[in-house]
Amino acid sequence: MFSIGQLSSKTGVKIPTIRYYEDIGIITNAGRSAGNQRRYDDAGLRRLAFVKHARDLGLPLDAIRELIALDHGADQPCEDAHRIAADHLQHLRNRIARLQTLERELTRIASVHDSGYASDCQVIAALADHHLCETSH
Amino acid sequence: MFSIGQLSSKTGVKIPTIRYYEDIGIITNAGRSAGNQRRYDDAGLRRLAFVKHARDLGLPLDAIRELIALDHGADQPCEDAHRIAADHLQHLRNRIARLQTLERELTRIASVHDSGYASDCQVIAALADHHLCETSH
DNA sequence: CTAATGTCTCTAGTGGCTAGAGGTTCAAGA
DNA sequence: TCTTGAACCTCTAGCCACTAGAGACATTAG
Repeated sequence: MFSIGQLSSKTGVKIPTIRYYEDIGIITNAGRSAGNQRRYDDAGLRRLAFVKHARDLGLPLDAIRELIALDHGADQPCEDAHRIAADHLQHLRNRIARLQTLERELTRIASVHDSGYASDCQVIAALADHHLCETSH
Repeated sequence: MFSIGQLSSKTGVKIPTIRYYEDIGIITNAGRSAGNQRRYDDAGLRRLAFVKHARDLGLPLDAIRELIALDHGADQPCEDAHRIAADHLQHLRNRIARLQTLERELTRIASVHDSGYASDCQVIAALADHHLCETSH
């Protein structure tokens, strides 16, 4: 049995975040000490570690909730888990692609400055005017 | 002179968002009709278009606020604007790199399913256990 | 037993909007 | 001129995933 602080340092999840997860039902309500402080065991640790890892991978809490529910008895847990992971992967790839477009655009905008223009601020002008963009976004 | 709805369709910024921008001082308070409805001119349009474009590029509103202030009289507006753009570009590149790490990891996790394992759910196991990861994140 | 540290609950704030309620104004057609 | 219906107004509350802070109580090392 360990305290919330110990759980926090074992998992790397901050204390207020652990309490928040309990509030919204992502982790189960912890047992309490005689003085009303939360006490955790290995099962609590494993569950929080699962949540942490999934969050680090960028999964939203709702998806994590689903995965936890699957783990506790669904017909095709693995099918569904795979679907959730694949969905998230798709989101991730879209986001990366979009960010790369912006990166190219912003690189171009930022480089105007270095290329010797002096009169007006080309950086601000480029930010102001979408028509100066080479790609759509 | 045009209404908020017209401004919205010209710029692609939704009406509640325009009002929100006015609230927080990103755009200046609009003039009003006799019946208290907002009325805009070309200057208002240009300013909102600037904000929109910068938001599309992912700049946070605070950075946009700074850029607007620069445009209205700083000593070295272009230097500062360039710094803001370059900072943002750095953020963007970090985020892309991080997302790419996650993408690789998640691809690996999702592919376990396809590779013929059947007994336990390897997808859930991989999500649960950080030690199964090949890279740190 | 004391002092320091840890933990408790509760409220409110973050960014960047979005949704909805309930009321007012505008512009076009009869 | 009147009426209708769309557009507009303000205000409050909600979204996600936390984070910060206040003021009080619990635990633990010495």
